[in-house]
Amino acid sequence: MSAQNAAPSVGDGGAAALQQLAGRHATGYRSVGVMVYDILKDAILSGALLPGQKLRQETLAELIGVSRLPVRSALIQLEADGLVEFHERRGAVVKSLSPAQAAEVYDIRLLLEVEALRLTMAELTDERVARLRELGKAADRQQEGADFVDARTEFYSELYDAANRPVLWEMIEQLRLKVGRYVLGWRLVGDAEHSHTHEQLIEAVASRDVERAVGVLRDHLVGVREAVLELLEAEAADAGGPAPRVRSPR
Amino acid sequence: MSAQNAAPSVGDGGAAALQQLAGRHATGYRSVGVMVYDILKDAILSGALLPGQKLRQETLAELIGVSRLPVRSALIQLEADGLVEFHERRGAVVKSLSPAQAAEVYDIRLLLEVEALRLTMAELTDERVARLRELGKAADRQQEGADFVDARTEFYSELYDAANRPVLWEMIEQLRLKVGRYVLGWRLVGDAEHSHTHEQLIEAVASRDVERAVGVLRDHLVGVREAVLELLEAEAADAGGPAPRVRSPR
DNA sequence: GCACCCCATTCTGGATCCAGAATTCACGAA
DNA sequence: TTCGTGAATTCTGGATCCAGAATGGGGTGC
Repeated sequence: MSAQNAAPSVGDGGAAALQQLAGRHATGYRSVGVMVYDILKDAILSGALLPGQKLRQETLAELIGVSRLPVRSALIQLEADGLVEFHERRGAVVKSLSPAQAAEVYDIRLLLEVEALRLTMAELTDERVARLRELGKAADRQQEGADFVDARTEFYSELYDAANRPVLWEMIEQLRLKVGRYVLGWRLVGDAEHSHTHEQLIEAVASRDVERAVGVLRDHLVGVREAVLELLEAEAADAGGPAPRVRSPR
Repeated sequence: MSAQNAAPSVGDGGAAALQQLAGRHATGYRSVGVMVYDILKDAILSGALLPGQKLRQETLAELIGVSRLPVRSALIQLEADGLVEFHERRGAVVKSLSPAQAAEVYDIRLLLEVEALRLTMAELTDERVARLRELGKAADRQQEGADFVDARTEFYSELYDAANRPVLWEMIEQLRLKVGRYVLGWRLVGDAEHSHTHEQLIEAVASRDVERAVGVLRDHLVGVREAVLELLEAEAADAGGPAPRVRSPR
């Protein structure tokens, strides 16, 4: 909690929140580069760094307390993840997702996750179901920032891991990352009706009812898709408002 | 170009071929980093750098004629592309694909490309078909190294571009990249029977016959999948031979 | 003779320094 | 008053330098 935490506005660029994240990640890292990567990823997913935000290497380096080099490494990785965007000789900004792109992400996820779920359910064991119940409950407890995304990632990782399709999971994970920041926004404004999705999904899975499980997953994804699109279009509507556009900051 | 082009064996690490590639990419680049990225990508796709090959930054930097820093940037990007693999504090190696992973890639491509093709054919114009004929012919002319992959990438880019699904295309492109190096190997050993795939696909597309086009695409992907798997399993069989393995840690 | 341990070498990862390009601010002219 | 031009500042991208870890070789002990 730094002193100038009073106004986590656009102007401060999420500096205070970023320093907090830096503190939480400070310990036990093999290399500084991956630490910075994790910090920045969390910052974007948690909303501390908003889409369109300019990411000046010098500033980030100072806030985290490292040199510019690992920051550059992390930014390059994040670019590959689709979370930031490089403008040649003009620096990096947090990538924003258009409604159309978000829609695409969910369409593709539908294809891939249904496939993964079917494959998973052919290889499911009782122990895995038990672990899923645990992770599902743990995920429902996590409500803040990047932990929310991480917990759910763990859940789905365990679920789809039964399919033993690492490449498929990698693709799904990439797609989930792209919309991670917006799902968080959806959770904040959304009602709790979707919170039972995990339970429904787990029960369908546990009872080995493939079609029902696929149905729950499909409904869930379609529902989130709608909510995220609504959020994105609302955000696009009041451009110039609290949502910082790609326009000139400074 | 270089004098010691005599023995492009595994021992030389593709140094001569890499220097050639460096020469071809030398001109007109905005930044050194992306140049190095292109060079290394081409080197891996063309087979100048073989899976399992150690990628020492100093050596690569000297061969290309730049400092180690842009090499590092390029390697990080290539890691995100799934073409190289970092071993913490032990450097990078060209990533090798297991038969199972290759099979996965083709399974996912089948899902995504069929979807992309369907979407494309709903939005197809005559001009695009004409351009596809051109690109198809151009692709069939390219037979060497990374150009082979690039030309086909251009073709499929034009094809799926009609669908106007950038994220979907990005995913497909990623998957194609992962198997690019092996497809090349398949082409080298494979017969020419598949060379008519482009024509068949274009004709089906031109006649607006969705199901036939999907059928051609599906057959093509399944066929290539089989061939690549055969190649990979043969390669895995003579491990310890010319193909350097990933070596046990420690 | 073989195996284990220690030391030297090498290479990665990080920090600091430098050059080129872009943005911004200021000044002047229309 | 406003627009255009030019210079200064700032920031990215690249090069060089340094520290720490891993590997390989050599020596020694069993």
